[in-house]
Amino acid sequence: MRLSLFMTGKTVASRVERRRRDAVDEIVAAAWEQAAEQGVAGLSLRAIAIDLGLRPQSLAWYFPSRNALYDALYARGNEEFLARLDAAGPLDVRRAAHLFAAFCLERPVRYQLIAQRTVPGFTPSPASVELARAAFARWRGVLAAAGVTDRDRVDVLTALVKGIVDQQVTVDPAGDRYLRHLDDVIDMFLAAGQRR
Amino acid sequence: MRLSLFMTGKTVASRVERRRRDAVDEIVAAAWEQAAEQGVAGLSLRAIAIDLGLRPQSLAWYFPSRNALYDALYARGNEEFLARLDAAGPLDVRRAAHLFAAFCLERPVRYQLIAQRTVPGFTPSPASVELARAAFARWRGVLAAAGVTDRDRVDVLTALVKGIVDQQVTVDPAGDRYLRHLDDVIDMFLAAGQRR
DNA sequence: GTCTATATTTGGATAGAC
DNA sequence: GTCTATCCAAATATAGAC
Repeated sequence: MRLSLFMTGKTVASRVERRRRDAVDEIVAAAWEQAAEQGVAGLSLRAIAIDLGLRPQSLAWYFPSRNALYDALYARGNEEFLARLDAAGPLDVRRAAHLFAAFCLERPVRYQLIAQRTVPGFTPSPASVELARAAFARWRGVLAAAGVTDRDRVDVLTALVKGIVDQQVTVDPAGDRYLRHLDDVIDMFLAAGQRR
Repeated sequence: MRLSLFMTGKTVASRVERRRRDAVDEIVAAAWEQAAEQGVAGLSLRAIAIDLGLRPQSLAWYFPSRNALYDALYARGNEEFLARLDAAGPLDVRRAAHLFAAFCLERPVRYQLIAQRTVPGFTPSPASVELARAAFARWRGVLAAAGVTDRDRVDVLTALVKGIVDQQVTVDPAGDRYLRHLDDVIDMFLAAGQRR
């Protein structure tokens, strides 16, 4: 019996792991939902717990503090964006920028958390920062393929794209008032680079 | 005596008004200070009151709710920006953009409140919205003088400037990593417009 | 205008039973 | 893992004295 217990150990462990992962998924989903209603900075562990039919103290077993939850949201946001970049196949600057824009507009609060960094006491953990770094490295790779390698030029193009996205999210989250000029802006920037 | 009372009525009233205005000024200053430490969304009337040596209930005489205070901050932020535009004399696009950038960088939380609209339940009052509208009209006037009158072109140039400012505030609030490209971006945009 | 006093609500933390 | 049961601190609101 010892042996059988040992053999099934791994399966049991991963089953536990899976359950836990599912629970965390549920919590994260509820958190995004609540953030959409009350703003990123207004997240309440208590409210999320009640939303899920849990006692607040039970939710603390998964996330002992608000910042722990923020870190999970931050990490998963970056993971998700990376996954989409990877799933999208070969990317040029335009497509990558539109992918970023769609990603941000889909969940404005996620944009605020990840790109705006507007949450008071929150600083992402090193592991989460690493994910953000990886996503940005991916973006830099796309730019490099278009001949934009200089750090200054990367900064400018990044800022221009972010400006369009930011205005779109802030001023007209349901429309395309700014987004429809995204390609023009990118083309203008790339053309200006070639004229030198 | 009736007459004298009537005659001094206005003076008395304005003295009261002045006192009140001074008190509100103090509160607003303390609010900006606290917002800088704890984030815009984290403002606490209670903490501000204690900061000023008041009981929270006394501060409520001036601002009965957080949103009332936010509205004052929002309104005064826009007033201040308008005042600077007016004080700056004749403005071209570059100077107006730099003035905006300096204004935002000087107080990142003010930028978040006014331009980022990141505070959960807050919607500015009609009077405050009018101030924001006036400031933007002033900016549009500067753009018009440079030949940028088309709504689409105004939107794009506004988004580009905001993109530079946003990245500067978010990523490098103490430096000039993005800001130093502001003129180049404006020139690029204006030059691209002329080539059509 | 500013205070005391009190009530309510909310968010988060801890101890320990099952 | 989730619960009951407390506890504490913070935020807001109201009534009424001076």
